[in-house]
Amino acid sequence: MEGSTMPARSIEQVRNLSKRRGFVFPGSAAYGGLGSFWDYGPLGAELLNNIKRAWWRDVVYRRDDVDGIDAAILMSRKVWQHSGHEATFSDPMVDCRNCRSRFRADHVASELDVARHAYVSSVEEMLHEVPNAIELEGRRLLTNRLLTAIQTNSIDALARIERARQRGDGFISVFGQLAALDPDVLESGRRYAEFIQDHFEVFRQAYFQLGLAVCPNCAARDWTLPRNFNLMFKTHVGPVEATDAEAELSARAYLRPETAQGIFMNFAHVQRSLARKVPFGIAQVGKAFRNEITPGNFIFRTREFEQMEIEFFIKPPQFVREGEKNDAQWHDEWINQRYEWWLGLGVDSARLRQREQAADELAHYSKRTVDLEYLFPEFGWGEVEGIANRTDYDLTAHSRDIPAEDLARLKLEPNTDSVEKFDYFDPDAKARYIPWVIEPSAGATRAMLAFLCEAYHEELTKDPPQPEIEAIKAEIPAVVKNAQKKQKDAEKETDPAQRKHDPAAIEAFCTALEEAASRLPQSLLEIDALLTEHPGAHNLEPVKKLQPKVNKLAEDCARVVLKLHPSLAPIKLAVFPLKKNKPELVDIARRIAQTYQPHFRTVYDDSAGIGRLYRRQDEIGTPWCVTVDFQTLEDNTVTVRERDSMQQQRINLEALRDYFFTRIHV
RNA sequence: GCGGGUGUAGCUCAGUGGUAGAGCAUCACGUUGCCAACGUGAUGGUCGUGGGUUCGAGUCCCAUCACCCGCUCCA
Repeated sequence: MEGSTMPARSIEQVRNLSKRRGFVFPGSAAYGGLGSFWDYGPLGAELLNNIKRAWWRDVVYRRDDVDGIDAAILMSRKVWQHSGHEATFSDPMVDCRNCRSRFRADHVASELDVARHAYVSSVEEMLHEVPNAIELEGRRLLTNRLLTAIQTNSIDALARIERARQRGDGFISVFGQLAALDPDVLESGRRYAEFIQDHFEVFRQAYFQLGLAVCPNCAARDWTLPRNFNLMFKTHVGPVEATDAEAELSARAYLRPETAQGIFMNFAHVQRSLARKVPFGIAQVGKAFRNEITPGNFIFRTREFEQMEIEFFIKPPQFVREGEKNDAQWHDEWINQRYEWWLGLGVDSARLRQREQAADELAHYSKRTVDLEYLFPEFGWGEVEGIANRTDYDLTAHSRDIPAEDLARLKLEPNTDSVEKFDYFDPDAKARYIPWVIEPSAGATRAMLAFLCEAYHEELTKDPPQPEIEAIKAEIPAVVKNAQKKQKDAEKETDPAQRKHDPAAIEAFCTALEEAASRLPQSLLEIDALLTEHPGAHNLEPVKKLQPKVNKLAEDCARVVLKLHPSLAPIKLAVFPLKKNKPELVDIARRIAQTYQPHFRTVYDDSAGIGRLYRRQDEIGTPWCVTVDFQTLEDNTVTVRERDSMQQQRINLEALRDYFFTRIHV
């Protein structure tokens, strides 16, 4: 069935398959889960390992100028102070949703603004309304709610109360409740000031949430909440929890938000212990942790994830001689090598692009960064790797005794904590310098999602029965007619906000449906997808009738297959007996499986009919299946069935070894 | 956090106040000569959680929790 294959249309499909077949499970599921943490099951662990191994082979083994390390996840707090991670994002920031500018919250709204607003607009007005408006009991009830809201920092509750106030439910006000609680507060401006000070964060959040602040850039009032951008996970070193702030600070540690700093810490160790000469690189694979504000999209963005990073140390531009690569050239080389890696593992170039980061999105340490982006289903292009030119920023930041002009150039403060200077004596240049660094940094877990999406296909495996296809063809004009009627209805409505249906969406639906119908039966899966997933399609009466029929037929005639590159496939080989109740076949099949188990992941299965066994392996991306049948008993050959083409060929048991070892690279 | 949606068997879901169901999956036995076969039987759910209304709640009300989808997060 040429042209009858469909790639993944949604992350949901991939997520379901992952859960069903043991790639990825929700973490802490027995306790209702924990926001966006995932466990990798038997197949997921294999796949992830294979991805990391493929990466390691490509960047460490294949080259002669890169070595690997495995640094500790917990590092001195000083590391994160001097790398900039602790300070950079620790201020409360707000974003204007309208013009997308970001500001420090205290630049947009001074403490005075917030306090004044709280005082003027709420207090003064409310003072007059409260005493008369509330009965004592209601007052107490609301007061308790307010106090709870403040104690738990519940902006939502405060905002609701404030909105109610604005609607004119006069007595339900933030300060009305306060007033009800404590008459003294009403009478004492000083107590007010103290109260606002004590709960300043809550007020500030409400201030932005309620749109009281005006964007300096575009004058809009549509803000995100002020957020403390410290995205590092805090923990403490030592078995005893600190009791006071000072002890907390001295014991505090962070789970690393990136693996890169562990490499920088080991620059000199690796250079000296292996007597490496610049240029050389250090690679590392490991977990990293970020308290993301918005995790989501399955394993695309999670708070615990895995990185594959290289820091490649090179000569600073001023020491580069004629004929040597400069930083820009090294950067390009790495961009190309990394791009090719993804393509080599089966990612289609139509879905992988290099994207130049704009000047205003570059990180503070970066001279130039190119992202590799994969075109995910549903949410579109998403970064899977970033290749940055980090200059000499990092090694300088962790070094003592840096000249003032370098500090100024890199906008760094002198480092009085470090006992090290991460410089390097270059015997060729006969000079001592701090190397520059090119950093290719990929997400291993994110790569897994990309590879799964890329590999996921549904395809027709047999011709659907002709009568059923004819029946579907016959019903499609009715669907189109009905849809067009809705489209006309929608177009009559001049106010777009009042429209029940989107005319453009309906038109697109009809066009796609008619086009696909002309290609039946090949297009059966496309029609199924259109009827099932096109926005609004399920509202059409004829679709309600037709969709279940199409869906059933599609499922009967299709398979799900993961077309994973053999190097990535969790299981390389599955061995079956054609009949499980014939001991002579079972014995041979088991023996074949045992032969290859030590070399690459091989499984034996006889728990279903042969067709189902093939389907199961298709679904998890096993590239080859071997079936032992009665002919095996006669001539020592088995059937080798290839996943993507479903072609099979008979191969002698003696030749099997060569067949696999030339095709599988573990 | 806001808005929208969803929570019933391992999975997909049905069940609009009256004895918790179907299909798939799983397991056992039998059958089965290559692409999701069949028969018989079995396992499996305090209907997310806690209250309330009711003679009676999966169903109605309130609360709560979790997850999913949209609002810049940079692997």
